Amino acid sequence: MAVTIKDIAAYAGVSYSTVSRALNGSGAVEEAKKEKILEIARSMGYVPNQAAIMLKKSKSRNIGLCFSTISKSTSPYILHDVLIGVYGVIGSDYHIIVKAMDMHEPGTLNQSNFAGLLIMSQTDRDEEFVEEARAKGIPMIAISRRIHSGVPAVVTDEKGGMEKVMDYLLEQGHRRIGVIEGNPNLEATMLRHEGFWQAASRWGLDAKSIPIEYGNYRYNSGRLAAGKLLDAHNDLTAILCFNDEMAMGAIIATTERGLKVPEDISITGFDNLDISGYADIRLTTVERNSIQIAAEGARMLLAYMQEGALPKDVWLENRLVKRNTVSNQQQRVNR
Amino acid sequence: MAVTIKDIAAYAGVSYSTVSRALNGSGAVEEAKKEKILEIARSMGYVPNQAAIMLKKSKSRNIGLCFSTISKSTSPYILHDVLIGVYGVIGSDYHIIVKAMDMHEPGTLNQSNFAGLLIMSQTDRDEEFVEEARAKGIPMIAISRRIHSGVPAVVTDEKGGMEKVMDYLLEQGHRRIGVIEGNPNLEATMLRHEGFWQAASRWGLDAKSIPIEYGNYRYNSGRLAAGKLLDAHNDLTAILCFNDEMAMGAIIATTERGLKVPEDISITGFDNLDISGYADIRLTTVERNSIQIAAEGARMLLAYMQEGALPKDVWLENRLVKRNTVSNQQQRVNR
DNA sequence: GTTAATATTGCAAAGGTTTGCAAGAAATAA
DNA sequence: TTATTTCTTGCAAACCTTTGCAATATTAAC
Repeated sequence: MAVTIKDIAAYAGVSYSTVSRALNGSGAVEEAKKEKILEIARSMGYVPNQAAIMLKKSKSRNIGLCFSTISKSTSPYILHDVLIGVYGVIGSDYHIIVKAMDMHEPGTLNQSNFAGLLIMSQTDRDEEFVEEARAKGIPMIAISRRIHSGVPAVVTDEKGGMEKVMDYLLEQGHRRIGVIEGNPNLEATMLRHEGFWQAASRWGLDAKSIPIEYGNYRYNSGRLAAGKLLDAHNDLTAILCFNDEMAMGAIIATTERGLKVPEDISITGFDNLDISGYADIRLTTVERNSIQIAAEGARMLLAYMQEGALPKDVWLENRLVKRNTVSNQQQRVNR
Repeated sequence: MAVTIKDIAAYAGVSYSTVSRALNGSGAVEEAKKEKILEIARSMGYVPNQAAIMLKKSKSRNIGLCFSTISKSTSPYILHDVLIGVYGVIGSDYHIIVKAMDMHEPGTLNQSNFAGLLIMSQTDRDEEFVEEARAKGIPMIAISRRIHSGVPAVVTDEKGGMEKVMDYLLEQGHRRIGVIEGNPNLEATMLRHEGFWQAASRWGLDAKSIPIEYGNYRYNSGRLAAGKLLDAHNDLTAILCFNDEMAMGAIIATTERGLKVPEDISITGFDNLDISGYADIRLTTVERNSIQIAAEGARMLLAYMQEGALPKDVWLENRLVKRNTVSNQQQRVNR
């Protein structure tokens, strides 16, 4: 049905090996003949059979972009940004296969299927998958968190970022600060926890004086958690949220109670989703550029696949983005 | 390197054809032997070489999920929902390759590479891609809009949906309604335009009395457009937006100007993103369930690929979701 | 026990490509 | 002209499966 190099060879009156060499410039082919073959291939609408190439070279042109899950518990923003970042680097050299690790059937991973994997892991349940990939020798890069000692990673300074934003709140005079953390078992949560706690203890805050609620990093959970905090502690002047989505929820919970942001309650986030900077309530947050992280990971993977040398971890700073959801306590009386 | 059926055959003392038959239950194999072969395969960690299977069967296990673009102009919400919908149906039977049609290199499409395509087209620039796929005989389903007479589609009642929400505004007594449309060249925009216009003329509204601004379906454009509308027409009581994202922007633009939603200005959306129902400002909108659309499309594609019969178009209703961003004009004086 | 029918198995080809090897052609050197 | 080197080219094997066909083993029927 489809045009093969044999068809081209027959038409051009050469052997198919010559066609193959002409097509991908591997061996030497007489210039004129090469031109002619390329022209014929084009006019016949030849498309290389990827399956055959993969079989022969035992190399695929697929890159797996692996998320812990595709369900509602992954943030649409992050997913989108990661795709943008990866695409920007990979272009059309490879196909990008979006995989949900929680749906993986153990034992079905194959080197001939994936030239490399980009792992966007959120949970330790992904370990089995990662282990399988490692056993099969598939090049892997972890983006967003370290997952395994042998897997190069792009990591951002979660701890330092959170420290910066907590410091900022404290510098602005806030002392009664509520915290909305994310899923406690995630590494990102633990690092961010360490970060805010480090700042807090440096400023001499007492653990008991910091009320903490837990969300799941999604909008609605932030709204509920903020509600609980505000209802239980009417002396709070600020709420530090472990990500932007929950911070958005917290803003709503605050205004729902007739309180103003930032006049009555200051709120901070983490991620700097683009939507966080749009509204009139422009979130003070920590920039964690998912596009950049993903792009960096893709670059590393490409290098890894092509040169074979294990890339070194990449460490990205997180920048504090000061906007208008944090008030200065020195300049006003307590509520 | 990797384990092949020959290795299994050698170990089990049978021919590799027998192993093949045992493995995928095609021919008859003595029960005891079959068990043994499966056991050996498992213990040796056998993974079928997809490339070889694809080559032999000239059938791939990849489904292309094709967006017009992956850049910032695709909505993260929709992208996410579509992925969820497709995954729910496809599971792990196929790999899902996310493709950006604007990055496609013409002539590189191949039946052996894609078992089928799900087309989420937003612009006519995708036509070249679709035409190539059609010429190559790759099964395709269009989701979200009709793209080609020969391509079965899952379409929702854009026009009817917009008619419903415009009707609702008019029933509530609004007569000075501003409109924020999306990119004028998109089919969805035209259909939605027809819908609101049909309702408007049925109620005897004059074209000149309806100010229209154009956004690009993203948040920020809605904010800007609403700003223009409000600044230029201080008698507006409602703004009808062509999607939820722009409606969110419009809400912000409204509150930025010290106006309240819905007391001063009513606002409606289209899409019913899950985030639209979370805040205290819960958007009145039209439900357009992307998860459902994508799932339906995936089901059709599967049927198409397996049975070969061209599926019929699927038509989904769009439901008006009344929430709290529309006020009743009869109950209050004009602003 | 013989024949016929059926169940099980192996052989070999095929699918489209790449590539080592050897042969042939052309160019250079003597 | 002949010997040597360098380009070009074709042959054939290999990558791993699936599957039609023929061969063999097993069972059933008489």
